Amino acid sequence: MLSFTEENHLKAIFHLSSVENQDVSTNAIADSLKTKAPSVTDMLQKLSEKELVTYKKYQGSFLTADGRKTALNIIRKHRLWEVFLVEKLGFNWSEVHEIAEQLEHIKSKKLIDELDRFLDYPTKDPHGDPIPNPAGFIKYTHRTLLSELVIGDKGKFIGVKDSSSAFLKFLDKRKISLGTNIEILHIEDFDNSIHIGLDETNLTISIKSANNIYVTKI
Amino acid sequence: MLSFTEENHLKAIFHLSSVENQDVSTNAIADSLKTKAPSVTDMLQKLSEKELVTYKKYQGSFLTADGRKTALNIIRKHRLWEVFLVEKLGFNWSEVHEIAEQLEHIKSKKLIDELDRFLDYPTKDPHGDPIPNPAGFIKYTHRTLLSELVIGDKGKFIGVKDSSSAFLKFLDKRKISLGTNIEILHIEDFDNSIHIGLDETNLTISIKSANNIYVTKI
DNA sequence: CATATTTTTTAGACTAATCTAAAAATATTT
DNA sequence: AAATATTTTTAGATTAGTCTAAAAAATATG
Repeated sequence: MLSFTEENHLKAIFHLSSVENQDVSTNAIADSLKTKAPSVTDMLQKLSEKELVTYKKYQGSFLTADGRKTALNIIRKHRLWEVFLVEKLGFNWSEVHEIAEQLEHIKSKKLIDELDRFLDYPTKDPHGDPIPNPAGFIKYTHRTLLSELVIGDKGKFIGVKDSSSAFLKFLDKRKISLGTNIEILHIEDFDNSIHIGLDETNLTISIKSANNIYVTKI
Repeated sequence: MLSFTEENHLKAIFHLSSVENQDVSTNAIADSLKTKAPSVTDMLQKLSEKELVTYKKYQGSFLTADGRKTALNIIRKHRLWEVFLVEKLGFNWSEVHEIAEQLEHIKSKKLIDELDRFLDYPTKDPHGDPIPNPAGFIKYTHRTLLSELVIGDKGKFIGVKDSSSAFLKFLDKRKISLGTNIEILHIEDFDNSIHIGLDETNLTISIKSANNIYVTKI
């Protein structure tokens, strides 16, 4: 039985290593978990002992097959609870992360299987992220950053990179939600801000925002 | 912010003191939480420091108004989650306690308020126990133990005293569920076992079982 | 009511998770 | 490639929660 802390480390390593598919540094984990490097070193030694991560001193760490499966199960729980909170309890997508951070640690296979059924086997969480299946398989869909499109391109908004509450509220205010169609109308030379067309309105967003928005080209 | 352990102690004191409305002994708490007396002593000193319990050495402990409200809030969460598990996820009443023991510690007022609404403001959990309201008010309904009825009495099954999984399964097997009408047909002299009539069948149960069944006389 | 039993607390140790400070290893830069 | 900077680990301390063994207090008993 893993502690919350152990589970959080596995999750952090999973997320960090999925960006670049290689060893994750101790400091990166510490930053991501808002803890300090020595705490992470201790935990890596422990998780390595349990054969959930590979770890060589000063070389960073990586999930074993077992560790990866465990991490994906936690992520599965997190995302299913997020769907529950939004779909059934009426939460806004900007409010669910913190609560799901707690709920993801509840231990009961049956609970999650039944929740999955109750939610009718969703494949995406409220931020557009894929939900791993019970076996730990995760299906990624091809995505492009809005910032990579050029003038005239059209895309459908399918997810966010950084799902911080502030950014989600920013999107709410501009009536941009999953499924919204976005067309690149113009890109400003001097600050790279992007003039976009939505279904009903046009507006301008910064390059930083565009870097957080995933679309599929249509 | 209270730890799980602190919350569990408050809950244990609440349950133990609600039997006899007086100070709860250190050993009683230790037994109930499957821990040892010295651990409880430490915790009582800590909770006393936080003014959640009154505690005098060797004199046992009791909840303060604050402690009682906190305990009732945890019990509220526990029971609402139990309703969710049974009503929405299709769990049997004998399976929900352990999972609710985990879920009751999730911290989010809004989560519980929305869950309450989603469940349509239930007043009883799946075992017939009352659900405290958000203010920490709990409405007890008058109950009689089945073992206190005499021959000819009729009662409606409204709750269990000991809601252990084994006893709940015992009731399932005999098709006794909340709302079932029970009539006392005969009481055996030599072992006090009770012959009862249900809507469709008759059967005999031990005095020990009858001591775990709450009814309202009808 | 003095003695025996039980209950409770204290003392002291252990584990898990955390931290700071210092040492060691690795990486970068001139 | 030597010096410098950064990263990571080790060492050692702290807090929360747990335990066993022993001491102290309260309760029960003959």
